[in-house]
This record gives sequence, structure tokens and C-alpha cells, in this order.
Amino acid sequence: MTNQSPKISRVTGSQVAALAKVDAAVVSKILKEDPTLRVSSETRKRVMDAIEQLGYRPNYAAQRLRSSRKIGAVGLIIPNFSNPAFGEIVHGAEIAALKQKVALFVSSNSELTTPLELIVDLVASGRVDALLIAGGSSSETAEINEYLSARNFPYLFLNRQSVGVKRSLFLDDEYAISLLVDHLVELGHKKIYNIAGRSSMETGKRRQNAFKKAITEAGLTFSPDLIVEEEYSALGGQRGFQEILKRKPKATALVVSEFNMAVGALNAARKAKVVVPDDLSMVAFNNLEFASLLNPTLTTVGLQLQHLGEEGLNLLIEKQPKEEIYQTVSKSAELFLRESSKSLRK
Amino acid sequence: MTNQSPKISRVTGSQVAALAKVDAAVVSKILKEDPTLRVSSETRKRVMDAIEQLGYRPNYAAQRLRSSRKIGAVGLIIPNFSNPAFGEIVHGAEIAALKQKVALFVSSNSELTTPLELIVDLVASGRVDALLIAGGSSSETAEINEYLSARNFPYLFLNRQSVGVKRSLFLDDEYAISLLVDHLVELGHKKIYNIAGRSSMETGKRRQNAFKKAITEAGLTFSPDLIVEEEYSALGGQRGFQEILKRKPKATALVVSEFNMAVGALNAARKAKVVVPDDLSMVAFNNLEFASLLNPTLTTVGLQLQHLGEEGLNLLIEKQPKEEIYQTVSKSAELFLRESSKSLRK
DNA sequence: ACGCTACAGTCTATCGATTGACCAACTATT
DNA sequence: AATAGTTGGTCAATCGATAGACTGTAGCGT
Repeated sequence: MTNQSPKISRVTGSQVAALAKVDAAVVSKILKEDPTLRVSSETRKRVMDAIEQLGYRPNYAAQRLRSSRKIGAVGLIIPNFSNPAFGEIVHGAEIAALKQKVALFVSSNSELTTPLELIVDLVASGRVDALLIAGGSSSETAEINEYLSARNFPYLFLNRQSVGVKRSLFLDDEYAISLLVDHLVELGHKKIYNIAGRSSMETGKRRQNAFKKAITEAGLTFSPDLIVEEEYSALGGQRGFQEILKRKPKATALVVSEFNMAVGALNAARKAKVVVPDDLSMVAFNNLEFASLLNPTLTTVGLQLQHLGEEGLNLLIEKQPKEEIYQTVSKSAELFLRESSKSLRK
Repeated sequence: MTNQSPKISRVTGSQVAALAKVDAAVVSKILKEDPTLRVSSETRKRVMDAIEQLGYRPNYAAQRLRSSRKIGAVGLIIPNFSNPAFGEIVHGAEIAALKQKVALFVSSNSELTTPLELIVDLVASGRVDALLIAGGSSSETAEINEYLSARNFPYLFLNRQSVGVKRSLFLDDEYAISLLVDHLVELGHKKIYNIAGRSSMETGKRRQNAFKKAITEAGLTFSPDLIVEEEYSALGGQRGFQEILKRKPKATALVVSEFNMAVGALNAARKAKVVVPDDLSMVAFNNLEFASLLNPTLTTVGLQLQHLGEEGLNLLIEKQPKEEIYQTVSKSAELFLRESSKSLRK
């Protein structure tokens, strides 16, 4: 288990200093651009050359140990790596991390740990100096929030809300839903239904409200009958679609509040011999790659998940830990028109 | 940018030691189960209680700085987070990391860095003590291999091969393809074609050879005409399918060597009014979630990607850095029967 | 000739955990 | 009684980078 490797050669600052014939402190200060350091341009060049020649990079552990004032490593917690939506968030965060010159530590909570355990471990061992938390249930969110606030630890939830949470960055679900609804309205639709997530889920509730608002603002009459609540999954979408078929007046268009549900709804439509878009237009949340591979291809609204990760990381680093963050990435959605929605013709 | 937080309270070993009225060394040795330490059971209990009470975890940076003999952090490099296949690998690696009590550092190479740059940074700054590398082109693989071998740095490629690479863990693509072919043969098919990846890609070549071998071993006659080479994408699958339609003798079954290609092929079939599976059986590589959401649902062979990540990490930690690793996770595939393949009836 | 400032770095303590060397107090042995 | 061995720890140096205090020299004005 312990591997007595033939020594992995690592270059230290002292080696660089020796080569450039200066003190190790100079090397450090040059790299950190310490304004209090006075150094001649020849010496600076000698040091830079030595760094280059030896391929020196400051040892991360030593750096962290000594100076714990700046944020050096950010942890990003996601529920799993299998969902491409989280992949987008991670990608955005990575880009921001690179620009901010901080290390990004991505972790998912596997079956073996709860998110809180994972976080306690990361925080208490000092492996990360700040946390970005995506996904997770409301109760978990509350627990995590309590632990982190008590310790004055910098954190930010991504698109999550729960009691006591004072730092969260949201996507503009309301705007996204309005894009979908307005699109259908423009196509002449008036009987627009919604397969939505459970209102017990935070995003479920939020998108339901957004649907209601969009319908009303479009000048149509909202009724609770327009919404079918289901779980976020293909199966939920199938069941939801079957329910929609029973409702009256007959739907001419359908907004599906989550991508997998839409795939399920499309399947159910095929089985029920409902032709999309001729008999019914369908539009859905999240512009995943598969939207254009389905049959028919699916009109979707794409949320800027990548932007959420990027902006989240930036906020986390720039704001003071005690400062509240409660923002929405506004207008963070874009419509992708495809075959599944078309003009209503009588 | 520098945030003067109101101090994040971290518990140190000395605090624990003070509370338990012992030297800090004792705390460390108890936690590390140092066999040279002799300690009375009362003292041990006092220390454990203090650790518990204060919620102490050794500071990771300090630990790394002092003792660089054990592998403490493993980096996992993947091309991107959007592909669910990599998600599976990551998940497996996470599980193994947790069991091995090492930290896992997942990074993708964004647009802003090349994989080599990313690796140089991780390695030279001492952020990771070992690397697991998935994906990447052959030339990148070669460069990376050169850099890491020169430094005697422990690494392992996952399902990658290139000149000079001495440490790689492979999946049993050959077995996977044979499962697909044998399945079709059992259903009575004799005209089995293959939409394959480019032979310039390493997995492309490997799977082509596996197809040839499987066909031959099933007692059928192989001919290069049975293989259409295309890029790994839905578009490639579409083009491949169109090409297959032109070939004679007419195909009754089709093996598609990558998942997205299969989705494209299915689309092309629909457009060409070829009914799957009535006119043609189709089977494909990689058992992703979408396989059962397509129409028809797709028979696939699932590779144990999670296992690849898990086993890879274990090997990386257990083997000496100089030791060659050249293994295949044998029989690492499973067949998932769905609607797209059915018995040939004349 | 003396103090003063500017310049160009050097010196040293420190972050927290670890590790091999060391030590005091007992007990057992010859 | 002197020595060896055991028990139960303690001590000090160390990993590499950093921050702030400090030093030595040259040049300048008066």
C-alpha cells in the first residue's frame, strides 16, 4: 500500500533560488507579485529563467498550509456525474476556476456517503476553502446550510432553496417557462397544458408558478386543471401524458417541465397515436443534446447551466463570506425551435 | 479578492492534544495507528473523545506537506463532463477512492487548457500523487505518457493505448462485440453488418477487429464489405446507415459500435422506411439510459465503465509506479435485450 | 563628515502534522 | 545492587512557501 517510489522529483522554491543565486523568499515574492519587494530587473529575469528551466510550480500543500487567507480550492458538490445537466454546471465552474486560478474539486455523493458527511470531511480537513453545492433535497440543503453557516464557511447553493439559506444563485426558470409559453401562444395555441414536477420539489413549485404567470400574462385563463404533477422521469412523463389526454378541453399544446419527462411523454403520445406536432405541439425544459435526436426533434428552452456554474464560482470567490447572496441569473434561457411545435391550424 | 473572513475556525491536532493532556504527536500516532506507539487504553480513550468532541480532522495540506510517501490524492482526467459514459467512470473511481481513503480530483480539459498543461499543473504543484487518465487522442496520450514516465509519476490510462504506454487498463471490447454478434447469430441472422468507428481511432480499430473475429468464430464469412467506417456521432450513424442500405447482400442485422451512432442509424432507418426490428435488427454498444427510451428500444451491450474507474483506481494505488500495468477487465460486458433485435423469419 | 533615504534583497518564524530519536519511571533479571 | 527491558509517552526537526521585520550599501544633501 505504501509505495516506496524511486522518488518523484519535485522542484522546490529553494532549488530555484539556488540556481538564480537569491533567497527563496525572492522567488516566492516575484511569483506572487508582492508590491513590497524591490528587485532589479536582472535578478527578476534570472529568477524567471530558473523557474522556467526547472519547471517550478509552488507546492500546493505548502502554500495552503502557510497562507489560508485567500481561497485556493473550491469544492463543487453534485448529486451524480451521470446527468448531463450537472456536467454543464461543472464545466462552467471549471472555466471560472481556471480564470480565477483556484483549484476545483468536484465530488458527487456516492451511495457510500451522505452529502453532509462528504462536506464535513472536505471542510474539516481543509481540503477546500469554499463550497458550491448543486442539487440535493431540501432537508439536506437545510442541514448543510446549518453546518456551514455555523462555521462561517463560504458557500453558495446553485438553484437551491431551503429554510435559512442565505446564499443561493438561481436560474431564471420563470423566464424560461415564459419563452416556451409565449412561443406556443404565438403559434396560435390557446389550450396549453403543463406536465410539471411535484410541488414538493422546489424547482417543481417554482416552474408551476412560472407557468401560471406566463399563461396569465399571455392573456389566457389559468386553471389548476392545466397542470399535471408528476415525478421528474420518463415514466412520470408517460403517466402525465395519459392524464392530459383525459382532460378537457382538449390540449393543442403541452409544456413539459423537465427533459426526461418529455421523452416519456413523446413515447406515450406515439402509443396513443397522437401525432406530434400535427395533433399536439410539445415543448420542453432543458436543451440537451438528445432533443435533436428524438423523433420528432424537440423544441426546448435551454437554461444556461454552464453560466450558472461559472457565475456561481465567481460570486463565491468575490463576495465576503458573511455577505448574503440571493441572485438570479436573469434571462438565462434560450429557445431552440425544432419539429415538435408548430402553428395551430383549424 | 483577498477575503478577510471573520476567521474560519479549524481544529488542530494541538488543540486536541491540549484537551486530552498529551503531546500532539500522540494524537497523530493514534490516528495513523502507528505500531511503534505505546499508549494506555485510558489515554487512547481520552484522545479519541477529544477528537470526537472537537470534530478534529487532520489538516490535509499539512499532512501532504510532511509525508509524501503514501498516495493521498488521485487525479482523474476526463475529456468532458457531458458524456454520461465518463460519468460512470468517475462514479466508479469515486467509490474506490472513498474505500481507499484517498481524495479524488476530477478534472476535464476545458477549452482553455490542453490535457498536458492540465496534467503538468496538477503534477508539478503536487496537488495529486497519482493520475488516472481517460479519453484523449493518441497523440495526447503519447505526450502525457512521456511527461509522466520521465518523472516516475504513478499513472494509469483507462482504455487508452499509444506508443510507449506501459500502464493502461482496458475494457473487454472484444467480448462485448462478441456478445452482440452471437446474439444476432442465435436469432438466425447471417447477413450482419457493422457501423464502426474510424480505424484511425484506437477503440475504432479494436472494435473492428473484434467484429471480424466474432463473425469468423460464429462460423460466418467475414469480408471488409461488412464494415462501414464512420465517425462516432449521430450524424456518422446516419451516413453509415445510408451506406449499409446500398450494400449487398442485403443486411438483416446491424451492429453499431457506438451509442450515438445507433441513435443516428435509427433515425436514418425511419426516414428510409426500414422498420426496426421487422426489416432489420439493430444492436449497439454502450447501455446508456436512453437505450430504453428510444423507439424502438435498443438492444445494447453494456460495458462496465464504473468498474473500469473503480478497478483502475485500485490498481493505481496498489501497484508500484515502475511496474507495468497492461490489463483488461475481462468479460466486462453484459447484454441488454430490447425491442430492436428479433428473430429472423423467412 | 554625518545623517537620511532608497535600493536590493536576506533572515526567520510560522502554518499543522508527522517521525525518528529520546527519556523517565517501573519492573524484572542476574 | 546494578543492569536490562518495558511501559507510556515527550521532543525536536522537518516538509515548502510565505510575510514581515531587518540589514548592508550607495548616493545625496547640508
